[in-house]
Amino acid sequence: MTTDIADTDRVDETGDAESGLRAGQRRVKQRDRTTKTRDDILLVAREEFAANGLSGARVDAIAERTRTSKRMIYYHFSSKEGLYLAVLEHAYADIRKVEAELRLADGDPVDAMRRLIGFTFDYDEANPDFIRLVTIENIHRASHMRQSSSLGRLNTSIIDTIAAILRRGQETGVFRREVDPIDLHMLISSFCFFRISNRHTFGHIFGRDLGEATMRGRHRVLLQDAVIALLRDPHAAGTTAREGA
Amino acid sequence: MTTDIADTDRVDETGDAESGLRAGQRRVKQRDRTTKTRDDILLVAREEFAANGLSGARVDAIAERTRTSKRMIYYHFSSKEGLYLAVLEHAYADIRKVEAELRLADGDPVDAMRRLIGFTFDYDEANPDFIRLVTIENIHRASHMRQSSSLGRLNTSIIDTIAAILRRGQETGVFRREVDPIDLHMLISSFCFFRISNRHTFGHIFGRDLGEATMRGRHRVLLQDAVIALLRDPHAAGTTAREGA
DNA sequence: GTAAAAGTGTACGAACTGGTTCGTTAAGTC
DNA sequence: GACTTAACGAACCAGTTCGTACACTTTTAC
Repeated sequence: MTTDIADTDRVDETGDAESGLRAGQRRVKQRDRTTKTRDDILLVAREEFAANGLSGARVDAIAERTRTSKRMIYYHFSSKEGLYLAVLEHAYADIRKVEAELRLADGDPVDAMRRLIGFTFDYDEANPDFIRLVTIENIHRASHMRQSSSLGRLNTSIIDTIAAILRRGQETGVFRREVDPIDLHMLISSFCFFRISNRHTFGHIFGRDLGEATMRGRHRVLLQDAVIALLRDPHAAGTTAREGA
Repeated sequence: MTTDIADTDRVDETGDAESGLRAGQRRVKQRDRTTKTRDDILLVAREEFAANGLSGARVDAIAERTRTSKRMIYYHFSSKEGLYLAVLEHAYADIRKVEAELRLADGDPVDAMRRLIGFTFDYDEANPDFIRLVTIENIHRASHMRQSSSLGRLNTSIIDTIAAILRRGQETGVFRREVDPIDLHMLISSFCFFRISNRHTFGHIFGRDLGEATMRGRHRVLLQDAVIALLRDPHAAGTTAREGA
């Protein structure tokens, strides 16, 4: 069920030398058309799944909004779950690509860390559908994700970036605290993610519109400051006070 | 559709003086039985909804695991959504109750803040079903919550607690930074919530079992330290570095 | 040119699911 | 004891949903 995604630009791989150029061109054209059909379905499906969840999504509804028919969905993706998985893989492939393009190797470590946090914050803000898909997959205990080969654990580029910044900060002496990079990534992600994922309940209960621009800016800085303060903190880990509870 | 929850112990309210004692006792007994039936359904329903979401949950499945029948579900809760809403109200009522019981008025502000964070952390850890329900309600854009009168915005007891601790810390001089209490609550909640809600995807991608005890302890302290560091931070808000991105 | 393979549309069906109908039992009231 | 009302059970119904059978066209391969 591993669907090859995001290979729109990869034009040729099966040796075309044997056949004539014309045939090759035609083949490419056909392939492009197929890819377009698939991408079209994928795009609509992402919206539908993000909006309604796996069981809430309707295959007929997806088909209707597509330029093709339900038959094609099953032709290309075999089943509703197959389609869902393809959507999920697609979404993760995107964020991985963007994360890998982050270039924060040089410059002030504090500044680099702020930028990294800002990036995560902005990405989540700009991609609520991704947030929802991840949320939905968690409802299903990541069971589909586990079935996927493309969603293995090759996702560590952002962790490497964080680790590099931390190392540099420690060498410079600005970061006096040692923190596990994955833990830190979680601290950052959780806040960015939560703002989007829990926007509705949190907003309702506390009477706030988390989409508002001023709040967005304030929260962005808040997270940046919190992380930087943590990393700078002269107080050693957890030794400040013994907790009674 | 406002279902009276958590009134198991409230025994009498409709004037019983007119009827005999025996009749009254019998009535109470009957009421108790009804309450038990409702609570039984509610308990099973919470698990089912938490496990499968609103559309994923099956009314028949709930009925089967209950000591009563599907007929009773519709008798007591009118509809699937009615039941779902009752479950949600029940869950929120619980956390509100527990939050209201927090007594952190006196003692060292730093210590109080650590305890408060520890409390939130532990609550989320102990109540994954609550986390899942909130997640699910967010998938639905809090549309059910909005229909509920009992889920209005009277939920601020924890915010008051946070505000009180902050004030005291500022008076003492340990907290040099002014932070909006709701923002701070969000910062704390997000991390605690994320650890549970995104346990599966995050765990899979980074190859970590977030349920592990050592990690739990480490994360608990990490969050506490981060918040304290933020509040202590001598650097003024967001003035540390101008961000290019 | 022709055979195989890939792609596509329509219509349909089997299974499921939320919700109801009808009838029964038990409890409370006079 | 007659009557009213709440609590309950089993079977059932109508609408929906995923998935497919069948028939057809287009593309590719040689």
